[in-house]
Amino acid sequence: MDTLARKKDPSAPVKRDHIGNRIDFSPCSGCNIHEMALCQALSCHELKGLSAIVANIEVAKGATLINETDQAEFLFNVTQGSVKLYKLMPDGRRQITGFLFPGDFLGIALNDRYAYSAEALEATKACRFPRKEMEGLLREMPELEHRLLSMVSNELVLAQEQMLLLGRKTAQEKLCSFLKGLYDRRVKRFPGTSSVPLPMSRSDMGDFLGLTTETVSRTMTNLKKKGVVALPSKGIVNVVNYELLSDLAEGV
Amino acid sequence: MDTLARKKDPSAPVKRDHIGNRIDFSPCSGCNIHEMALCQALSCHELKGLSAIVANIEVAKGATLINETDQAEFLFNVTQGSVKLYKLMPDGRRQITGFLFPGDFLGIALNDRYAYSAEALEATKACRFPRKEMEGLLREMPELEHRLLSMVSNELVLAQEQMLLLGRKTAQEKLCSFLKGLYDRRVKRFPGTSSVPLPMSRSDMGDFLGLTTETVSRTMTNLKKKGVVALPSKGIVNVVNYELLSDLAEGV
DNA sequence: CGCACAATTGAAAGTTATCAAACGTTGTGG
DNA sequence: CCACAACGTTTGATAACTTTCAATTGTGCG
Repeated sequence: MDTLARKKDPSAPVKRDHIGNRIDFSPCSGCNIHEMALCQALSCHELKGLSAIVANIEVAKGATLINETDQAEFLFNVTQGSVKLYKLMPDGRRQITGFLFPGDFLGIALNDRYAYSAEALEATKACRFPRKEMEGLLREMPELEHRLLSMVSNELVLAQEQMLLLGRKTAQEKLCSFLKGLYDRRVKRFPGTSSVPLPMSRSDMGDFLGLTTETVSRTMTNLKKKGVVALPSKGIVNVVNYELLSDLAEGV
Repeated sequence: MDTLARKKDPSAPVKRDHIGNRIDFSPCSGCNIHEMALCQALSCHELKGLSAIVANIEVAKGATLINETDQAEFLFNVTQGSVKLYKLMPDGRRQITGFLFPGDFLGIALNDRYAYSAEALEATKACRFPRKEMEGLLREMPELEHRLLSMVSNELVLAQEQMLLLGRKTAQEKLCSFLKGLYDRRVKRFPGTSSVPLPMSRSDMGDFLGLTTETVSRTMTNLKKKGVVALPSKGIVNVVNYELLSDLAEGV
């Protein structure tokens, strides 16, 4: 149950931002992912301050949340769905720098410009904070800044692991590391599952792992043959042999 | 002029840490890189608090500052020299995740364990802060935490750029991006120079760029032939054609 | 001066990319 | 409800960039 579902008046006008995403301004008190989000560290009172500046937005599949070159106006916290972050080269080559799921935030900027673009992989919801007003709140709420630091540090550690993957791992190791990562995250939130949603395309996976679509596809087929994973239906992976998956991920 | 040079009594006992690095406990007031360091944002009074917990350490070329698996006891701020950060795979493959110069910090941890190893590329000096006591100071000095957040965010942006490099650029583009990055940094600190020190080995460069030593060497030779750079002596690059270097870095 | 190590250069091999085609899936419209 | 178009995925054959293996040259240090 998310904040949007608590709207009482269905006739309330639907607001949209400049690129057509739905926006709702409502409090955070019913947030489904509060304990994993930016606001996790806040007291009730502080939460009220934060919810005064937050907007809940809905983003359709394939819609853009932010654009690499844009002025960095907002910080986002994904509450539902999934998002891909990516950078583009002049000739169109693309590197996906991360896939985001509920609890993750986006909107890191350098010199008030976003460092990457972001696009929804599926119907997605997010909290949106204006960076400017956020700055003020950060000064009032050291806990919030502390939490943000811890989240960014975490991101940095993941980024460094991804560098190892991109620079030194083989195609098979890359795929296994990727699937293991998705699986571990999934199990953390929903213990006991072996089934993992795969909301991104093969091409997205390739652009995340520094491979082509074809190599991703071929390698997935191999992993299937080896009994590491199964693909019961499009957009779902089952981890059949986690032990093996982990070993292959590290090249053991 | 660094803090160590202000020691008045040469007969004072030299302290060393568990792996033999020299340690000196002295205040920060004469710091040569204060404006680019962690403590940049602090007032005189706050600086005093920080300098109470800081130690100045000297690390010999090739010596280890931190070990990936170690308990994360300290945060460091490089004041002189240079450092490489790296991660290792079980079979010895290595990914260098960053080269650090005066002003840069290291010591990011996940679950109180360092996320990477760090080794001095040359004779290096650094401020060392105990993380534990730092935590307390962070609570007292929101400015310090703010500064830390800004530095970590900056690191994250660089890491994402490096992912693009590792995942999508050719050997030549990688080398050019790397040299351009070093050059830009150098010029920022010492305007008007075209000469850039290269304290790392070809093998280090390879492990940073996801290439082998041989490919780095070959590509450097090509860039020399093309008149992009010159190698007047070991450990020095001259940027001859910056425009071209920039274009080649982006694959234009 | 000579040894040890780093860097360069060469030839051959290999992993992954590129080009191409077939196959599946999804969604739309007749 | 089916047909078909559009798009994503898989599979195949070939090519290319980078790696690997090997030898030579260069540099720093005892």
